Amino acid sequence: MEVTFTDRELDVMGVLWEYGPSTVAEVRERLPDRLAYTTVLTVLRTLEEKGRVAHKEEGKAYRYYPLVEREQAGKSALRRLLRKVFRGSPELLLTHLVSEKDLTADEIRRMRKLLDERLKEADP
Amino acid sequence: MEVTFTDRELDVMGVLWEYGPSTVAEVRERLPDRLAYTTVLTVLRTLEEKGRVAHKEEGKAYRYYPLVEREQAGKSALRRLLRKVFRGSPELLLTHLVSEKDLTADEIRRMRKLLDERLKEADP
DNA sequence: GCGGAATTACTATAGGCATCGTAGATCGAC
DNA sequence: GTCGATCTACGATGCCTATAGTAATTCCGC
Repeated sequence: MEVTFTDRELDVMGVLWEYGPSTVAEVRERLPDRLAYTTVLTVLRTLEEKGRVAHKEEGKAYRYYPLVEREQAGKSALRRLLRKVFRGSPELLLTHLVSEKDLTADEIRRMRKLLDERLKEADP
Repeated sequence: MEVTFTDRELDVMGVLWEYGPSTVAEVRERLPDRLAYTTVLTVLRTLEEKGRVAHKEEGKAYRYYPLVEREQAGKSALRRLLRKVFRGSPELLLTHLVSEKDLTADEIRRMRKLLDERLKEADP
């Protein structure tokens, strides 16, 4: 099952992933844009309707927590990007990734190491 | 300038990138879904309005060609994904990319080579 | 020149997204 | 118990997306 989000939903999920279960007010504070309180609430409610988050009561307020992990969202988004833009070629994608500005040599080295490890696993 | 596309627009752009300049009928044939002729036309017209494609007359029909290269779209989408889902960490993204099931050892080797070359460039 | 097939132009509709206001419920302080 | 602040519920709006129908135009074959 593909797990996708709209732009604003992704902002909200980002807060939950980063800071953990949060109330509406907390999410609102941590969002990049200054939205009305009810706007944030509405987004959370539609996310709940879609089964992406749930809430527990806490005093008179709700505390929302994610039902979808960042990993799942990441995999879904990546798959979609790979299929729709990069013709299903992970190499092509990587090419663009490393051509992005300021990747430090260190980062690249760590990424290479990551591939090495993966090779050893698959190819004993 | 960020270059983004809706789902259906991306399908259409994919055809133009893959097969080159095409008429409406050609795009329609090559799309994954069976859409009405006028639906495809509408998508192309809105893409043109947004400055993503242009057309030349050819007989009584129009031949549409992309004004945006796959590379630009790829970079934009990748940037967005990186920022919104992977906390700006290319390593985290790569981790997910390689954890996708169907990567062959060969592909991984080629990807590693790619990083090697990049390292040599940056770090003589 | 005319009829039919293909094409474009225009319009429309249903649904989703982003945003927010108002009304009503609830809790804590006094 | 009442008041004010905070919270949720509900509804509404404007815009965008996806899809397609109908009308008007154009070209080609006869």
